[in-house]
Amino acid sequence: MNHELLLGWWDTAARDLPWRRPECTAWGVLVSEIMLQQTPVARVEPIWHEWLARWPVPSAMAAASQGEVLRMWGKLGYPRRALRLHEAATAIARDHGDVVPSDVETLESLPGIGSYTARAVATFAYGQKCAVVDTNVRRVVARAVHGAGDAGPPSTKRDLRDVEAILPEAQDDAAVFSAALMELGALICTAKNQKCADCPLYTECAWQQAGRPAYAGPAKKVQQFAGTDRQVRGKLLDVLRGAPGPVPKIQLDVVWHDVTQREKCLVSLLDDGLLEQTHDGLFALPGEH
DNA sequence: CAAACGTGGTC
DNA sequence: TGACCAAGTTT
Repeated sequence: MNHELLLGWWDTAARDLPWRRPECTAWGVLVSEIMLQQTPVARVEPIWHEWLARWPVPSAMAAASQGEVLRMWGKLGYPRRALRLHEAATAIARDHGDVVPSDVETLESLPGIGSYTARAVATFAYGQKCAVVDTNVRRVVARAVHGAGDAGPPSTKRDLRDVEAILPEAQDDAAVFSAALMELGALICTAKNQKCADCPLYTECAWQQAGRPAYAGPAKKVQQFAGTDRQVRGKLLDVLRGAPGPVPKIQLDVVWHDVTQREKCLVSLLDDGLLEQTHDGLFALPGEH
């Protein structure tokens, strides 16, 4: 891997995202990483600004109610992420002096922080040298290194070893390298309509040299959405986000025709702590009654 | 390891 | 128009 090509490209092509700015705190980086899990940059950016303005440090967010956090999360999707981030903020404020931990192991012990996010925070917030593996990186490595059309099914240990093998020696370069690899996957080496003509790795890309063969691995599963519990849960929660306070059950009943599925989803939301029932039998966002 | 978990944009 | 995609984590 020619690091210079990639780092040079980063200098001219990287997007100016707020969580990449030097004044951004580790907390800002952590918030961005959680929001960006399965959610596009364009939808994250405005919400991220609102969050950092309102909760500039973990303890500030820890002091907010869960319901308030869920409202601020809006329609970013997968709202359990918001609840887990609130838990993580609470733990950071209580157990870590309001400072986001810098080591991967401690980060991974926090709710909602898995292997990717822990490494991303250690790398982008603290400049540590460690491999960061996300879907973009897996795709770039699959093509540029292995000459495959796309990454196969994830294999945590193998993926990690692959990326560690191409990480620059110098710690100063490692963080930028990881960011650049991700950025390349996001802007150039995309899943479809990849822009190979603009790729800094064009001349050394194994996929290019192999004649860009089609992906040969097992078909990826497509996530259904219409008619799933996910859709119903989303509709139920949306009622509460749109209401100023607790609502009677009838307001939830109208969002979905299938009683059985609706009730099941209502229970699951209560189980997940995304919803609560008041003493009067009304439904509310957690902590808002 | 597969499946569950939101939402909206794109081609 | 509907399938596919978007900086994953948890169970």
